[in-house]
Amino acid sequence: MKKSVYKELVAASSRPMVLSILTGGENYGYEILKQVKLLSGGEVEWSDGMLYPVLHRLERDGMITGRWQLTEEGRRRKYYRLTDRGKGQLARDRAGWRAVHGALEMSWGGGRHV
Amino acid sequence: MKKSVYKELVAASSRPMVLSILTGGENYGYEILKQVKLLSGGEVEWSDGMLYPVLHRLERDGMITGRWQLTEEGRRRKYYRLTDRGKGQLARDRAGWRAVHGALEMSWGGGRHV
DNA sequence: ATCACATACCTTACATGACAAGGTATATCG
DNA sequence: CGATATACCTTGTCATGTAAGGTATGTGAT
Repeated sequence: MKKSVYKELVAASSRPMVLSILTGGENYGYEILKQVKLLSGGEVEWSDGMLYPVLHRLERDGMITGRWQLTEEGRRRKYYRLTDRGKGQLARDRAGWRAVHGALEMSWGGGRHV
Repeated sequence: MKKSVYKELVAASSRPMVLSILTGGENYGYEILKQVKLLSGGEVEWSDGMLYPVLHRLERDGMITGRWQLTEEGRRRKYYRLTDRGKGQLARDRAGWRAVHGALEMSWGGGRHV
């Protein structure tokens, strides 16, 4: 198992990551979990018990909208789409992330690269 | 006021940031607060009510050690120093951060730079 | 003297959010 | 028929930032 990513890091990245993935078009929970693993080269693995509440909060707050869809195989999926509000949130999250990332790189790079 | 950095981001960055700042030598809380602001170009500002508990936890967990010191002006300061354990934690935190950062850049860069 | 401000530390009540663990249900493959 | 993958959900527990409060000293202005 991996486990290099501590939970605070998951909490900090979940919203921007989900919103960002949805800029690529409609998507659903189970697939998002696999996307995250893919995007990180297998280094980041989310639990579903963490993702679904995230999706519900984002929908509650108007960042995304969901619709149920039945596949041909008979499975139900809830597809989510990014809203304009969600796009704004993503931009703010990205700015915040980069501010902190820059400070961190500064601190552990000693002012230069590492 | 700033407020571009949401609290989950603060939670994710506080430990690596503090440990990293302490690689530059002994330091104390109030000064660390100013360091963080400096390193981020003024974009990140921590509250002292958040930092002091972080320092206490890090000391409790053996990541840092503290000692009280009186300045010539008559102020008391608690100086902290990084331990070997803390160095190991910093290395793991940095690895985790970079894994997540890489995934985020991938997701919002669309596979390329931005 | 007194007031404001910076320095320097600390704590508590509250809300939030991941984790672990449990659950439901269907399709596929051996 | 059992195991695995797909696909969703919820609850109890613990950790952590925020807001707000506190104590105390030194300095500079009025």
